[in-house]
Amino acid sequence: MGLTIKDVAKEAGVSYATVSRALNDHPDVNEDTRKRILKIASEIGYQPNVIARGLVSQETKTIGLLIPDITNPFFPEVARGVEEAAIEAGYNIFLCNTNWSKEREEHYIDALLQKQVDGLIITPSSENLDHLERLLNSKVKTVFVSSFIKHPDFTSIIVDNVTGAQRAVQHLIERGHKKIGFVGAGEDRFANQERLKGYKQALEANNIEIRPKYIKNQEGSYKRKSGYYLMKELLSLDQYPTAVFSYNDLLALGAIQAIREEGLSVPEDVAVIGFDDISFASLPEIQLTTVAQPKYDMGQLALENLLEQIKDKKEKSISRRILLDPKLIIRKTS
Amino acid sequence: MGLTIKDVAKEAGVSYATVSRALNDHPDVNEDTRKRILKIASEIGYQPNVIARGLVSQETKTIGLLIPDITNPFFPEVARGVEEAAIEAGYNIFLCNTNWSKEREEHYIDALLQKQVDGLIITPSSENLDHLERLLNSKVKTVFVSSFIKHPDFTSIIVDNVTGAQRAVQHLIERGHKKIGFVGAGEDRFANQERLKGYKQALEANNIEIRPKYIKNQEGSYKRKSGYYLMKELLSLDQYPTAVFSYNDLLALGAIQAIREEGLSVPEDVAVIGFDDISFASLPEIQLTTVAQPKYDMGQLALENLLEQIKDKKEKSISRRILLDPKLIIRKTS
DNA sequence: TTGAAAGCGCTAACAG
DNA sequence: CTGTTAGCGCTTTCAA
Repeated sequence: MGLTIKDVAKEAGVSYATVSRALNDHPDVNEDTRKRILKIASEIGYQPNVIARGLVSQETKTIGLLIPDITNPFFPEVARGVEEAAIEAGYNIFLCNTNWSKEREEHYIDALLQKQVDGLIITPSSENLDHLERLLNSKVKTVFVSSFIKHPDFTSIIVDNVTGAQRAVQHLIERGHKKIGFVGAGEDRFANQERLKGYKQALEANNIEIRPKYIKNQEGSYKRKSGYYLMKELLSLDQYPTAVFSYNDLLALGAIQAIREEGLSVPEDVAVIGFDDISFASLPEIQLTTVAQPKYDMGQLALENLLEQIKDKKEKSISRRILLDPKLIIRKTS
Repeated sequence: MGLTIKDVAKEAGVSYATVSRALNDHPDVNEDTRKRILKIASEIGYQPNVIARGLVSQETKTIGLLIPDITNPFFPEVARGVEEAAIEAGYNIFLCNTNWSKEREEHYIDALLQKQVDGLIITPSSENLDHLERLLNSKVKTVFVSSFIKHPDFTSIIVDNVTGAQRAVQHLIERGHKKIGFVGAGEDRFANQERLKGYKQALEANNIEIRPKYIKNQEGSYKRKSGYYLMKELLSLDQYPTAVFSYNDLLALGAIQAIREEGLSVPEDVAVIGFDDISFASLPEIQLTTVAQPKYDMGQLALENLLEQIKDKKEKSISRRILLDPKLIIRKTS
């Protein structure tokens, strides 16, 4: 295809090994020849073939980012964080939407391993990691984002879901609410369990009875629609809740729609709190009260941590659990 | 690192060329040995090293996607379109946010060329392509999305911006508006020019005077804030417009905010139309009238077209301009 | 300080 | 049908 190191060598009248040294700032190469080589290389427009280099050095300066769906406004910000940190370190990232599907996840992991990525950042679609055995067996460094894995070899970057939920519910209680619902996502999902735990703890701490009827979960759906339907169910109860804490902002938006459709108003009749603080939660028309996750930082930390592991050539890295602090942002829906 | 073709060969008691053949479904290899090799390969957990393969075959099954900012809700959908088409064809994509910066764009192009991507899909940050000479000189197949390039060697996937704008403005006129403003983005941006052209054509077709005062552009900003400020300027005019057509939905949202802050209401006092139909334009709280772009399809088409070019090993491909039809979606802001 | 040569993992002639 | 060998573009010993 393009020009190779040999073309530069021929032009410069040196062996191609010398060119390689010059290009890689190798110490023992005459300063003059280095300069000459560099000059020639740029003149003829030589660009190194990183693929070939990677074959030798056994690293590709490439990492894979597996997320469920970049269309969900939570993920673009995480991706930005990952990318900014990556560009600084000279890495490129493969974007892989797993579509909340195990098959896709598996497919991508195989593809990325075959492409010799130096590491992986993943938000798995499920807590169950059986389908990822190939990854777990390989020695490819991996960090989990927004999901905690019991596996001893991997580190996770997560927000303190329990605390976040507690703060949200505590706030609702301070506003005088006693009948507080939970609009959740998949029960098997770690974050959902944690947020539910925080919800319960806040109620208990205030001696408010936990009513199972007020807790709704919709398997594997994180979209507005399910918030809508779950809220409809809640509203059909004799004594419907006067406030709900929901798993994420999208669900919260769906809940709000359901509430308004019933002729009720937010927050007067029913208060709503979300989780994530996606960009449009702050729109004047929305003004959603929510628990903010430091999305960008999570991405950045994930990459930095991954890089650390990659540099530490050790076989196994120490599992870490990096807990970030969530922040309650009070707006107009509570 | 991992297992190689040689490990499989040793285990199977054949030469490693035979293994290569078996793995690549080469016709002349005994059916029994193939089966045996495949079995052994999977048993010992062999995964091919695609990097090495690429060195030989001169293709990496990898393409680069350069977009300004995945955080802007227009792009995730395009990216999904690209990715779905890519996964089907066995390609992986490098996500690169250029941050609307020429330097980043240049940086990424170099990095991707060095990583030997088979092709590039790009939404350039500017119509001026001087900084991309390295790309234009290389023979790497490229398709432009959402931006039209005069260069004869490249194909572009774009929505018919002129028609889209005409439809929007025509709709406003039919609603009885005569004083219609334009809230634009960078004047040097192709899409902005086209949408402005459509705006003017619609006014002319209806014998409505084009007033330069009603046309506002904010260099290089596509965010809510600039829509807000531009609208404020428009509202400070003696005879402010009773309707505005804005470059995109984000700008439109900012405009709406400005209008409401002045104590005016939408659409009664001032109607607003956006462009793109980003996901939250349809939220019940927003209900933005807008010109929808087939974002997902654009991404998909871009990749399919790129693949075609890659397959046609020809040096230069015929430049094509694929024009998609925009759709006016009338909601509550007009 | 430089060159020659081996080899990273794989594919593709070329023989046999 | 299978093995041998060269070579993709590069880095890295080992000698000189």
